[in-house]
Amino acid sequence: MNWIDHESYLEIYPPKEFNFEECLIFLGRSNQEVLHQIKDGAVYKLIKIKDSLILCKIGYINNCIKVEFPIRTPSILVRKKVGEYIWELFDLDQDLGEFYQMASRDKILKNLAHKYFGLRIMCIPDLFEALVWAIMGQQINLPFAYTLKQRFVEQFGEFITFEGERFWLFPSFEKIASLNVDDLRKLQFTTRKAEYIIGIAKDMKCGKLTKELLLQQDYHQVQTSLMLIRGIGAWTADYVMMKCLHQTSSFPIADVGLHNALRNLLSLKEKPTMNHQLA
DNA sequence: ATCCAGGAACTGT
DNA sequence: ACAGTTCATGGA
Repeated sequence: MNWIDHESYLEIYPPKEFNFEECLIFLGRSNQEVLHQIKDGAVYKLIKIKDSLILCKIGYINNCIKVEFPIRTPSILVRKKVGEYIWELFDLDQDLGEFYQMASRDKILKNLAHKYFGLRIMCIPDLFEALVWAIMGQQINLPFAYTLKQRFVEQFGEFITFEGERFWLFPSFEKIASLNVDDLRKLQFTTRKAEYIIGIAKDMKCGKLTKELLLQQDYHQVQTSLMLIRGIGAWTADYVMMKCLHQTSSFPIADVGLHNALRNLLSLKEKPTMNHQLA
């Protein structure tokens, strides 16, 4: 992690393959997002560090990420945690040099890599959030997935108010572990999804499932341990490894969004199938 | 109305 | 192992 603490703000120095604007476009893709807001070229996000709620304004000035604290400046220890969180949020440990070398030789990726240079995977550092968000998104359209997330967060999450706006935190697994299926059915979760999510919350509450344990495992071990959990199939396991566990081998190949992207890119009449051969 | 959506579990062979 | 069915609801 490459950063400087200026007490009232942080400066984080990203690697050279980084484009804040492209990342911001991704973060702003849905106007139903409740876990961050974008204003004046900066991301406003509420973070919880050891029971304290920290509102962060994440901007970009002079080739570095500038993190400010609109409400109050936290202690040095908390600032360090905030810096680590944001480093992880933008996936800045990843060295993309090799990827871009590979992409420049790839017929399909070449133009994309150039067009979106510096866009990184926007991570979901909280394992519970990553798992729940993936499960919410199973087999439904994205706008409805965001609707479910909004209801879930506003029903069970914490918030603070700043300048008349609410900034929300994703609900904790402790809280969700104590719910029953009907609590989530009221928000129009299916019975299955409600069971999956509460089950995962309970696994995390009893310490059976933690990010630390998963981070010690390699790609196949993580995939196996995640898929043992009810509600997690190959797609969800790969999605979570990609968005939360920084597993560069993960690739949700069955993802409908990827299929549609390929169809658009290659001007195919139909979506490519899993065994589609690219000419 | 009909089909699909950032799938997964369940059932039957 | 593998294919077919069910879950459930919003959006186009």
